[in-house]
Amino acid sequence: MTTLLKLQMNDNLYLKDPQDTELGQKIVRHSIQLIDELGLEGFTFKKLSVAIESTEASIYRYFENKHKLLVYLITWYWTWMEYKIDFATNNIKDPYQRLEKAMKLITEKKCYDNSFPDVDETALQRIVINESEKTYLTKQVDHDNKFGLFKGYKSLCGRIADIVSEINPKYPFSHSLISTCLQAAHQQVFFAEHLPSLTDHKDAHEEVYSRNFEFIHSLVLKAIQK
Amino acid sequence: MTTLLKLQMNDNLYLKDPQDTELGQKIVRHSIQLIDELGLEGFTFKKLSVAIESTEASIYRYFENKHKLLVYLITWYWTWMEYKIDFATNNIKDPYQRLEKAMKLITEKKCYDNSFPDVDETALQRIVINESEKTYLTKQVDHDNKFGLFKGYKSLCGRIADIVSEINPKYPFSHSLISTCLQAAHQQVFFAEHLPSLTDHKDAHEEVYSRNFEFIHSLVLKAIQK
DNA sequence: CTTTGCTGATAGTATTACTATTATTTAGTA
DNA sequence: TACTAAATAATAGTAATACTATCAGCAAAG
Repeated sequence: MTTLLKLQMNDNLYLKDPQDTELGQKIVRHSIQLIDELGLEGFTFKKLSVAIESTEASIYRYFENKHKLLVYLITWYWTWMEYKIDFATNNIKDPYQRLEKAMKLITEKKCYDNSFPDVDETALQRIVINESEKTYLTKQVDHDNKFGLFKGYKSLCGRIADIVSEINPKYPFSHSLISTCLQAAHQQVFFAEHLPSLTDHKDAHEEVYSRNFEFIHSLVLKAIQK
Repeated sequence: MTTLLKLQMNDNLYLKDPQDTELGQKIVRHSIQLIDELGLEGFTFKKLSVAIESTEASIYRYFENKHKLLVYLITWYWTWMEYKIDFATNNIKDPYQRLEKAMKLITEKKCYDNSFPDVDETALQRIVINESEKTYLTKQVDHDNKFGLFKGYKSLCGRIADIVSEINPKYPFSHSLISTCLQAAHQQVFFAEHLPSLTDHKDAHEEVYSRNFEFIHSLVLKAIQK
């Protein structure tokens, strides 16, 4: 038996909290499935409305547009990751161990988390890999940022950067280092599948994730060496 | 007086080589300016046709669609970078020096290159920063890759990874390391401007680029240390 | 028992990303 | 100089997208 949890999200991500109603939960569930399947470009509110057996107008009551819905899903993922890291490093004193744990959680392949029955974390991780950059690579990034839409990602990055600073307070690039690693954590998986000559991880055997952990963990450790 | 050059690009990037005609050159020139100004999402062939005082139909004779045009521009940039690195490291023996030179060229702020009068490299670098990931983060990535659309980027990455292997043949992640750095080279500039808490480089004083060089260069050197 | 809010149903609009057709201009060649 | 071929301009049209607006039915809350 598992505790059901609800992650607290920034209000500006939605017009009406989808976690509060059945329709909202259906929107979340099916949008994850459809974006994973069709890609963000192929995904439309029309198709989603068919999938949830409702109407476009109803979806627009929850999310202003497709972009906000994407940001919502990606933010959910990063908030979930930060929660997992908090949980897992809670009672560990040694910052090296905490850093290792965090890197492991970031790079590992996700599987279904019973605490959140509406979210298929496996599919969501694929969406993060394929679509997450599109949340901020837009002309409205400053506007969105002003409304706190990227707080989840920034908070996670800051959290891990703090561990880095604890290990080596003199290292001047803790935030750059961690944002680079967060990026590499999914980018390398994408490359392994689609553009293999840009990576050294081989797509076969599911060992991409563990090799990627090794790559990123050693990169960080060497970078911050005193 | 400067030598005028023409970079050889993969045929599959265009329907008709824009470098061959005046209209084609206008398309390139104005699309760089417009994508820079409006962002890829706001950019349309309609707007471009107005800018070049021609028609949508004419543009479609050069580029199959907006995505291909973007890939063309981004590929031009990476091909240009590889050419610059070749040129600058041509007669350097020491691989450490060659690596440093390459990293410097990758991270520096670009300015207008007289050899290519049609291309505003400053604007193009901004496009690379903001839009380059969108070239491959699509559902058609495998299809595009089969037609060699990403050869420019892969070739550049391989070239630099070779220098890494020359320095330390035992380092197992040369391609991952370099693709991560190429990414960080523009991502960190984007963060400095728009999401400053994800970086340690401060936007002021134009020193973002030199700090970023330091960050990336030291990251690579430490990673591949024997 | 009434109000409020949510949802569904329906309709409509401007824009986008194309495709197709034909006329006109330009350039190269006999 | 005339002829031919290619490139471009002009125009029109289409299906889909990303919304917005209106209204009616229904359920829960006061």
